[in-house]
Amino acid sequence: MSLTYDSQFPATAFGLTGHCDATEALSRMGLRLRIAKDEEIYGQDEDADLIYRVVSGAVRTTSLLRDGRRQIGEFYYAGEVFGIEPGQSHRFSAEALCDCEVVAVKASALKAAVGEAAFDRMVWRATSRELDRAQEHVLLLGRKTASERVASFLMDMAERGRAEAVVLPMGRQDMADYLGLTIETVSRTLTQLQNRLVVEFAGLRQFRVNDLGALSRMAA
Amino acid sequence: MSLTYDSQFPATAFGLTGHCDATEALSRMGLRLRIAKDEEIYGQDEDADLIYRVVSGAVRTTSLLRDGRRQIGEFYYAGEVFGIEPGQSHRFSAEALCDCEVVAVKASALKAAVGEAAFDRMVWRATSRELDRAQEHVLLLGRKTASERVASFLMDMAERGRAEAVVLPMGRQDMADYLGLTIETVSRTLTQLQNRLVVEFAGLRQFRVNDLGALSRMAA
DNA sequence: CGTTCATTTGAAGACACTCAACGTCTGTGG
DNA sequence: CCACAGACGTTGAGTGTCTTCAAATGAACG
Repeated sequence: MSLTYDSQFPATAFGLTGHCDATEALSRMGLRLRIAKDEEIYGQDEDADLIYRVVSGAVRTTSLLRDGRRQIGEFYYAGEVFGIEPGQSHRFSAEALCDCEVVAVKASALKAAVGEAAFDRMVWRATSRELDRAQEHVLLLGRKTASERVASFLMDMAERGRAEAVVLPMGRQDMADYLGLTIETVSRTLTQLQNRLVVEFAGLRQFRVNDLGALSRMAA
Repeated sequence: MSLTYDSQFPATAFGLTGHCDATEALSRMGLRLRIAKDEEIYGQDEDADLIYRVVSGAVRTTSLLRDGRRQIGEFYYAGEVFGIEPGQSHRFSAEALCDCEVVAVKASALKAAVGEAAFDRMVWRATSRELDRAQEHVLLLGRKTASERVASFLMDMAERGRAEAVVLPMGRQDMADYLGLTIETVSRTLTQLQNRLVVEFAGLRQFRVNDLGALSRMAA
């Protein structure tokens, strides 16, 4: 039996269910979809009439420059809501980071079901977190060095689960596109962190933090 | 008579007033404050009980790393609302970009005055724009080169006013801290853009776009 | 009209990127 | 179960872009 991403972060962990009536209703009412790794959930500029929630696995939102350069906006993990947009259409596209399950429901249907107040609360919560993360991301991309970015990222991942070993649901390329680096720089930085005994990898996608203080200090 | 930032972008331009009852009420009810250049309006981690609107001049929000590296989150111009936070406290600090006037009102007072619905609408509008900009900012910082960043920035500024000449309310250091670059790189890039006749500066803070197509293409 | 601050320019260096080769993991079919 | 293929990740060498440090120039203000 191998440790997978899902076994580590079930949707019910972290108290993410039950906080919000509308979120619960979303999971109950929503259509359950199985999405294969790298399959698109919605595209950039498509109409944003559906609201999604990750049941298992993880999702990324991405934005492309005309010449193909890619930036990942955020990762979404089990229990999290995504796809809510302030505007009419999706500003990013969303794809499955690994094989995963999501539930989707029409915004209008959800609103009708739980009432405007509960619906608005959910939208507000989701948007707030979105903004929070985006602003933190701006600081990371604007002013942190490569090692600081990678360290920050590992800290975030480690904080998500209190587990001994943290499992990364994404590959190196996704990390790079999230951190505004190349895959080679990410790889080299991870190697350094291991050599300095700050973290320890068991396989490509599983690591343990050996020196939380050092990692935290490196995150700047 | 010299062209100043304020004469170019009065608060009533762009239809920014009247769109929203609560925004209008904010300006009517709010305490009018005069803020000197570089003076702090609120600090990072302070309680966010006031909501602000720029009357004249411009404002920046900034975030600092422990060692002093600075990232500017956003610039706010005449007519725009700022200081609304999803959480309890301010995630960034806010300072006057130049001598400016703002109005400030207690969130609770504004809510009582205009009703919850109108208040929520305003909060939602402000937060949406905030998120939009932050996501665009992430793409810029994560994947654009120095010239692309500067070109993007000048495009944004040019789009704000249809005026012949665009006036920048901020200095080079603020541009650099917004774009995730150094002041020297910004300066060199601006010089290049002038040499290629894409833009033309008249003084340090006033420019005209000569070749909008080229500028747009450079913005990536 | 000089002082001060902001911006520009120059030269040298560092950090991250590119290109290329090598290693390792995973899944598939023999 | 092993061999193989293909994808993914690591490592190395060289390059380029942006930064750093330093000096000169230019603008703003009393």
